[in-house]
Amino acid sequence: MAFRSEFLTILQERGFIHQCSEPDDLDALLSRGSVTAYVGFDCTGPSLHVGHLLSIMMLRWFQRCGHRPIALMGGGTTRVGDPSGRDETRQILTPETIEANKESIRRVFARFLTFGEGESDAVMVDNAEWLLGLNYIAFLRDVGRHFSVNRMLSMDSVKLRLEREQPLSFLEFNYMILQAYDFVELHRRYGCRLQMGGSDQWGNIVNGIDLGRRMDDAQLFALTTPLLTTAAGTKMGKTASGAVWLNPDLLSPFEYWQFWRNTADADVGRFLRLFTELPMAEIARLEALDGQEINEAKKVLATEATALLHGREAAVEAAETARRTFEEGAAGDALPSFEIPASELGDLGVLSAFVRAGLAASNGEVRRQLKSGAVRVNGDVISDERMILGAGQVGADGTIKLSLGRKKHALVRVGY
RNA sequence: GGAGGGGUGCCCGAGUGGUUAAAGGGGACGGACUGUAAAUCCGUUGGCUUAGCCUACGUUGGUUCGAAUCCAACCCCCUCCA
Repeated sequence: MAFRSEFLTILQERGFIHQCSEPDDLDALLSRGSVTAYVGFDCTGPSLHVGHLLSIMMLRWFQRCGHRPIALMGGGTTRVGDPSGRDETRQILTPETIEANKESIRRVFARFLTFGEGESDAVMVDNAEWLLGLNYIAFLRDVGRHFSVNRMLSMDSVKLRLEREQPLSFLEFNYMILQAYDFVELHRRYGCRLQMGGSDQWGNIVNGIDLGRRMDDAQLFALTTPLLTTAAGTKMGKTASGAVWLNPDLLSPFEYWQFWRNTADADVGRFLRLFTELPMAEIARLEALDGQEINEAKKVLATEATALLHGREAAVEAAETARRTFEEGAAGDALPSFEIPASELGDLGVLSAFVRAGLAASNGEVRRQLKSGAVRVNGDVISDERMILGAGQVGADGTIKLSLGRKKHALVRVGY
């Protein structure tokens, strides 16, 4: 369908929309003037990851279209744990961990949104604010009576667990009620009309819409993004070392750049639309590149996506490091590295060097990789696991380059 | 509270006294081929000071020359009953 509002038009042409409740009404609302919308982020980890990026990009577009985005931190709901899409009970996190995660997560939003007091300035709130102080009986009477257990049992998040005979605690069972209540609370406090999120949040969001109608006679809206999978059908967002974190202390800009650079051919166009702000015409040109030429498009994707998160300068540096490392066979400054004092030269074995560089988890792993010819120092394949790194290996720039396989590289920096 | 079923390596899952660091599959990693892609083929997949040693099949004890496999207690999960 064709939308009139700028926001929905952009989201649609870029492929953000999976499901949308009452799209005509929402379109009309968005065309009429400034609207407030929110996305909730749970504080289950020390950083958000690429899986959250779709939602963050939506908030960014929302703001760019003149609306007011709310980033809701789940300081309260994380204490309960969202069972959506999970086969197993979430580990119960301590309030201290949740607080620490929240502080660590919130910084990333400043990269994507403009916060402040103005009309379309972004707002960050924490649902701990209204959830922690709830009175149980009062809440049950005011909110709980609007929920039918019969219907709750039919929600995917619950049904999935029951069908697979996996445990679902009463604690988790309450999650959807709390999230529904969040929506109502944000409507009351900020006039928030729209909640966005991943497709797994559809049920939770719709519960909020129903609750809003029942409690406040309000018309609220839901909009979800598709679940991101790679062309190969796997869930997106893994690197060799784990999740693709957004926080730079967990994943360096270079590694982030590399993640995007390694996108499968078939995903390039889709990712350019979702994760960059390049004009559609430019994207169309890039994704039409054939064969080997599509690597140019991947570099653009990597640099643009990295620039959004880490800034243009870090993105360009990452691109340059990749160019030097992969196209010249040399090494770039932004490679992962660790430092040793010069006195340690002649003492450091290959095995432990690779472990310290984070290229392998254990000496045993390096040994195995060594046998398959994957271990190289300064580009030369190593076959002796007893090899010691000495002054002879240190290049003119005071570094030794370690490589595991074709793609993983790190530097040992020798201090003096 | 009662009855029955179950808890194995990153995940799924076989194994019911010894040749089991534990079949098979998935995933992951590496190699070949390439374009830092996909597909395909091959290999690897507990740790260490590696001809050896240590740790591991929910937990703790026990039987035994020897246990993931037998026994006891405990913890957790599922199903049905009350």
